[in-house]
Amino acid sequence: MDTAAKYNHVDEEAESIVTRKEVAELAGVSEATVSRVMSGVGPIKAETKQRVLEAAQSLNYHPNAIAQSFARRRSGNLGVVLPYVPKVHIFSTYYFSEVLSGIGEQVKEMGYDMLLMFRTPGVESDYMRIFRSQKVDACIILGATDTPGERAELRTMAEAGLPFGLVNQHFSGERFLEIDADHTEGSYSAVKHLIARGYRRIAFLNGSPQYSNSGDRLRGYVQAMREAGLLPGVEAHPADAEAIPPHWYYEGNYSRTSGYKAAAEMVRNRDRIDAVFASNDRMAIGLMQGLREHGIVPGRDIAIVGYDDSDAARVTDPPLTSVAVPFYEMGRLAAEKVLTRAAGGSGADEQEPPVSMKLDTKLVIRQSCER
Amino acid sequence: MDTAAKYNHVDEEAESIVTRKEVAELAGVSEATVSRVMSGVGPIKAETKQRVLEAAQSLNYHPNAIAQSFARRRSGNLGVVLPYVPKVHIFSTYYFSEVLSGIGEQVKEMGYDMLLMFRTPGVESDYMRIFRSQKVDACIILGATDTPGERAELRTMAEAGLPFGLVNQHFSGERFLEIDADHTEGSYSAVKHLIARGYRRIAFLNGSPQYSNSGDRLRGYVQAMREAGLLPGVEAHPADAEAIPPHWYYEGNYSRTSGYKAAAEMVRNRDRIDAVFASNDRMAIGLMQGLREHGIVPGRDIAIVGYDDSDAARVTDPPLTSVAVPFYEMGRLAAEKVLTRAAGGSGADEQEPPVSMKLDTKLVIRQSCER
DNA sequence: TGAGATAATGAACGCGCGTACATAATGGAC
DNA sequence: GTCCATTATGTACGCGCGTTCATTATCTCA
Repeated sequence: MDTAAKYNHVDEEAESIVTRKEVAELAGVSEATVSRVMSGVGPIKAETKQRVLEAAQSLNYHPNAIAQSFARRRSGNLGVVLPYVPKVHIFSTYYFSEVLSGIGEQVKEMGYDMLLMFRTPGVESDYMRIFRSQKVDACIILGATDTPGERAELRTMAEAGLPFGLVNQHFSGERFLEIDADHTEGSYSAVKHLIARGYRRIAFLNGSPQYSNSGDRLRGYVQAMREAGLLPGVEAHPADAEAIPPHWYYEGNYSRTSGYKAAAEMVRNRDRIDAVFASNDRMAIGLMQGLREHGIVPGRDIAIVGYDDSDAARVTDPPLTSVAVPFYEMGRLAAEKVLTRAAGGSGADEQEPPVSMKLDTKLVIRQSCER
Repeated sequence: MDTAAKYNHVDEEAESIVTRKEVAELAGVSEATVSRVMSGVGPIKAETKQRVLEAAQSLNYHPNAIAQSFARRRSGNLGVVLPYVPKVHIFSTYYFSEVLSGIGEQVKEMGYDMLLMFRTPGVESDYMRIFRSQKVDACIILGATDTPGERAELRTMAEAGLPFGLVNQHFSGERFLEIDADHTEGSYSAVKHLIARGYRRIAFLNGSPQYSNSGDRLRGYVQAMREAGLLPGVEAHPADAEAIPPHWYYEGNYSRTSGYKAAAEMVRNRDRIDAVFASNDRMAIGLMQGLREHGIVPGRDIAIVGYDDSDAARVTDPPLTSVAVPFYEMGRLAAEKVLTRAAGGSGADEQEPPVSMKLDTKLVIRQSCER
């Protein structure tokens, strides 16, 4: 006997969970019929349907989503794995918020919900558990890094045919579902623009190297500089990184603070720099603030180009030339691909292999490099 | 017979779902014992525990989260209801992204996941369904508006004792769990500051009136103006809104565009305005752009104060004086309160009534109102 | 050594739903 | 009116787990 049911009957009245059984009784049909009416499956006499719907309404019946998920072995959730970055308000970064907006849009359109999961810092094998636990039907991983551990784990998942996708990064040599942007091309065009504007002594402020797009941007920068004869050719220094003299290469972690700090270093090489290409707008903005404090006025004394074309680029002083990345669209696309894949059967066979896409970027010219 | 199982046996090897039954067999114990080991319930002999864990590991067993939720009738999810604003990249707005960051932090700490749910535009009775469907144990509602329909629905939920909370808004006369900021005080101090700086002809650019905080800010503005004798006293015009002459009152919808448009209107009353208090930074920024295009330089020709102290306020030209709101903390607090409430039993009885809190804001002075 | 207490395990059931299969009602052709 | 093909509904089971209750192994203290 359920004693809780006895003594809590006040609650029972207020919010007791109505099940299809009660609806069936009230409507004078079987539970199966209620089920069919609610999910619109199979042929139902119009009058029966009507009775059931009325009964459901009058009892305020709503199918238990968990039980449904359980029975049909589909959660109806798209998992989005976010890196756990304590202290950083992750949604407030342009990249994440745009990607999430795109995912959110697509997810809603396809009738799913969006389950956000923050990675646990120390734990390595996190991804597989997400699928094994069945809380999501598919998942999108943001901010994965290219470490041996993560790479191995992703590969395991790919081999198991699990529907997952990566946004804004790619793992060379793997066949993952990746929606990336062409950051090499984007960086190339940014640096080309500076060169076309007459700048020659162009420094590069890159972000954390564990992200694939940092490497991409490095490649674009070096390529443009080499083509202009501003860096030694491939023969001399095959490796891109080594081709850059230290007074032109700086590294931050994509935070504004790191850009601010880079300014102090650049000041020491002031006479060898007349332009900077920064790997994202936040660093560019920090850099501009830092330079200004050293009496170097961005746009006048030094040209700056950012990356991402975030909202902030529009309101800085001077407005920041930047490279627009279709993050929103990338999120949308990733969600679509991965959910389609999830719906198309769990097996890896007779599935087309996951595609890897690279969307175009676009240079947006403003006043930060117009002297 | 399951033909799929026959022909997909490659997948079956790779990702067949391992259940506790198989673990039990391998470990030579009952399913109940496996269950107890996995969830750490009840006394277990160390050796047995060891055997079970090894078996689980070797089979790569992970309890099915959906089944767990189903059995223990708890989803482990905190629902976050977002307004559906097509075209607007909702995560990219400072308010939402900060609140979400705060919720995310707390949710992780308390071992929950975060289920994002976008409201369906036309549908009214959305909230109740969320609970009835059992997909979430508690929920936080963002961007609710004070319409009769929503108010009624929220009241129904409150009466049912459902654990939900509102962030950054309050419904006067109701006893909901609300985590708000003191926007009246924040606005009051912003306008006071302008007055202290010597400005007298202070216009107010408010946001959409269906949000409670729009009303709050209106109140703060009027109060400060009245105290300085810049608006007629309460005797003359009891209602706050009516006390303001039209050339001082403008209304946008919190978007940058609406701020930009307001600039055009203000220009017509140019000679009667020397400062503007805007209800958020986005509008303030749009306003600044618009004014500039009319040859009015913000900070020099006209003083501007924004609201939210978003990242953008730091990088505008001139940097924007603004009112800082602890959105992150509000999100964290709301999640904590609502989850605690959810864990404390489902009944409405013997629960302390939901609290309504108002956190402090803080004026951050920059150069946009220092002539 | 034995009895009672306690620790450890197993057996069995139900959570609410989807659905395969069995069955009953209905319709149409003759 | 009969027979078969649909259509409409009911019956029964299982999804994987938590959990209660019954049972058995182990320990404690006399």
